[in-house]
Amino acid sequence: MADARARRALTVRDVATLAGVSPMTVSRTLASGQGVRPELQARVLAAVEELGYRRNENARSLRPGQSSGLIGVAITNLANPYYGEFAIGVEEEAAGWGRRILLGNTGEDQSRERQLVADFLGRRVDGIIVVPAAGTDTSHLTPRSLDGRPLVLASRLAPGVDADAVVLDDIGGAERATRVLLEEGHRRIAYLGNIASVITGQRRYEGFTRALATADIVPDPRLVLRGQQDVAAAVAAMTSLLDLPEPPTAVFAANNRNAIGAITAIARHPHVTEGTHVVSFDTFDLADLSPVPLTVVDHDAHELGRVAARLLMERVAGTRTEARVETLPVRLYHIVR
Amino acid sequence: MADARARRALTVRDVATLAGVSPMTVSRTLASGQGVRPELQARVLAAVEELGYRRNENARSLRPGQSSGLIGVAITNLANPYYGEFAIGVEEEAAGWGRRILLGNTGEDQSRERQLVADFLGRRVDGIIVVPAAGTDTSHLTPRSLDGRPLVLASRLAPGVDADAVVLDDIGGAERATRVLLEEGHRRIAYLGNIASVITGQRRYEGFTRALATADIVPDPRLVLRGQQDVAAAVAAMTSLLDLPEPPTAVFAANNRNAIGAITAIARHPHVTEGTHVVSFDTFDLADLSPVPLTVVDHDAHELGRVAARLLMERVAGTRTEARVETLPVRLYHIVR
DNA sequence: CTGTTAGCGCCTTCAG
DNA sequence: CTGAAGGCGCTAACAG
Repeated sequence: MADARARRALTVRDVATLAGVSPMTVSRTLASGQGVRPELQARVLAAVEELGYRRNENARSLRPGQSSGLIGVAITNLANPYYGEFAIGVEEEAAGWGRRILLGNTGEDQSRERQLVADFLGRRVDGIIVVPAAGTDTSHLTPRSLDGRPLVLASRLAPGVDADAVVLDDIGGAERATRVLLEEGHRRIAYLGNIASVITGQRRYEGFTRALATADIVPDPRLVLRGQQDVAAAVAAMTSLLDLPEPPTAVFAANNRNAIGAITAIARHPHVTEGTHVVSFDTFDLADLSPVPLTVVDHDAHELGRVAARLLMERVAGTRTEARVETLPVRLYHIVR
Repeated sequence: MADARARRALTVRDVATLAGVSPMTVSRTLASGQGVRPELQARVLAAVEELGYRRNENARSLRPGQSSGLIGVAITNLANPYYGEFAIGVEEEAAGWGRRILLGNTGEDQSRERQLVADFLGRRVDGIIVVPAAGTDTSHLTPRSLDGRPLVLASRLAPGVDADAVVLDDIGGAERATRVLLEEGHRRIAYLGNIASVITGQRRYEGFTRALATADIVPDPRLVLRGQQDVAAAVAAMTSLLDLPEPPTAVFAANNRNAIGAITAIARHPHVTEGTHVVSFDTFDLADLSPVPLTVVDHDAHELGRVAARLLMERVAGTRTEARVETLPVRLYHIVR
C-alpha cells in the first residue's frame, strides 16, 4: 500500500525484525536453508514475501571470495544478427551457470573496447568475453591489465594475446568454398572483405589464396578489395569490379555484408551477365532467393556464444593453465536458381 | 611482474600505503581532486598507475544514495537485427549518462522476463527497459514489484502497465501501407502476423482494418493468419494462402519475419503470379532485390533505443510524475521491379 | 540450531 | 587540507 517509490530499500534486518529472528537466520534461510529450523524458515519466507524483500547482490558480492555473478561481453556490432545470435548463446549458457551479462558494443573501435573492459573490471566481473575490434593495440587484454581475470576471445583472435578462444574454421571454410568456384571453371575470382587488420579476414583470405594456389593462380590485386564495413560500401566496391574491362566471373565475400552488397551490385548492373557466382562467408536472410548462383559458408553463431561462455566458466571454476583455442566447423550449401 | 592471477584485489588502502597518505586522500583524489593538494594528488595517481588499481564499483554503490550505474534491459529477441540495433541505441545513450547495460534475452517468454527483472532489481539497477514479451501477466511490471524503480516500455506497450514508453506509429504506418494496396486495386488482402497477444501486432492489425474499412472491406478471416514467429512458419502460412482457390493478391506482413516468409513462398510457388504485392512492417536485408512488388514500413530502431534510454534517465534524474508515451514516426518506401 | 561479532571496499561526517 | 571513525548490506567464523 505504501508508495513503493518513497520507501528506503529493504535489508535483511527489516526482514529479521518482522520475522522475529536475527539477520543471520534470514541470510541462512535465503542461502540454502541449511541448519535452520523449518518453522523459522517459514516465518522468514513469509516476512520476505510480505515486504517484497530482495537481496542486494552488490553488497553480497562485496564479501571476499564471493563472485559478482557478472560476465562482461564486448561485441563489435550487435546490429549484425550474427552477433545478436552469438549474444543469446552467451547469455543462455551463462544463465545456466548463474551468471548475468554486462553487454557493450564496441562498434569496431578499440578505444571503446578498452574503456568497456576497464569498466567491466571495475564492476568485478567474473570474466570477460571479447570479440576483438580491428587493430593491433591489445595491451588492455593482457593478464596484467585484466587483474588476472579470465578472458575468452570469440570469433576472432587478437594479436599477441594468449587467451582461451573460440573461432570458426575460417581457413578451411574459405578454402573449400573457393575450391567450389575453381571446380566450376572460374579463374578470375574477386575477393571482398572488411578491414584487413581483422584477423578473421586474414584467415579467410588465407583460405582463399590457398585454394587458388592449388590451381596455380595468384590473386589479382585489382580484384581484391578490403575495408568495406557495410552494405553500401560493398555495393560500390563490387560495382567498380563489374565495370572493369575484364570483370571477375566469381566473387568471394568474406562476410555477409559484402555478400549482400555484391549480390545487389550484380543484380543492378546492366552490362554483366547475372551468372557471376558469389560465395558468402556467413548466411543472411533471403539467401534462398539469391538471383545469382550462391555458395554460403554457414556456421552456428549461437553455438559460438555458448562455447565462449562455457570456456570462460570452466576457466573460472577450473585449474586449466594453458590457453585453449576451440575451432567450430562450418558448413557449405549451394543455391543455384 | 608478480603473477596478476595470484594477487588479492587492490583497495584504496593499498594505494594509500604506497602513496604515503590516508585512504581518504585516495578516495577524494579519484572522486574529483577537490580539496587535495596537487602534490598529493600526483603521488596518489602515480601509485594508482603503478599498481594498476581500479575502484570497486560494487562497493561504491553500496553507500546510500549512490547509484549502481546499471540499467537492466530485457529484449524479446536479440537475433532480430532490429532489436540488435535497438540495444545499440540504448547502450550509446546510456553510456552518455555514465550507465552500463545489463542485458537479457527473454525469447518472448514472460516467466523469463519476470526472472530477469527480479535479478535486475537484486543488482539495484537504476532503471529498467523492457520490450514486453507476449502475454497478459504483467504483475512483475507494477511499481510495487519494481520497488519503485523506473521502467520504460519499448516498442510495445504492456496491458495494465502505466509506465513511460516509446513505441512506433504502428497504427498509422499500417493504415498508410494498407491504403497503398487498396489504391492499387487490391481487394483480397491477406494479413500475416505474430502472436496475437503482442500489442504491437494488435496495433498494426488495427491500422490494417481501419484502412480496409475506408474501402468498405471487412477482413476475410481465412486470409488472416497470426502466430508465425519465424520465417519457416511464415513460409508455410503464406503457401497455404496461395493454395486457396481464390488466393490473395496482396499481403500485409506485420513484421519482417513474416514478410521474408511471404516473399519466399511467393517466389517458390509455381501456380501463382509473381505480382502478389507485399507490405512489410520492418525492413530487412536485400529488400531492394525483392522479386515481388514490395512496400516497406521502415523505422529507426536505433533511435527507439536512444529515446527509451533518454526517457529512463530523465525519469531517474527528474520529477516527472505522469507516464509519458512517445510515438516515433515510420516511413514508407516502395520497391517495384 | 541460532545469534553475535567483525569486516568486505568505499565514502560521508566530523575532528584536527 | 588531511585523517579517523563509522556504516552501507551482507555473511564467514565463532560462541552459545
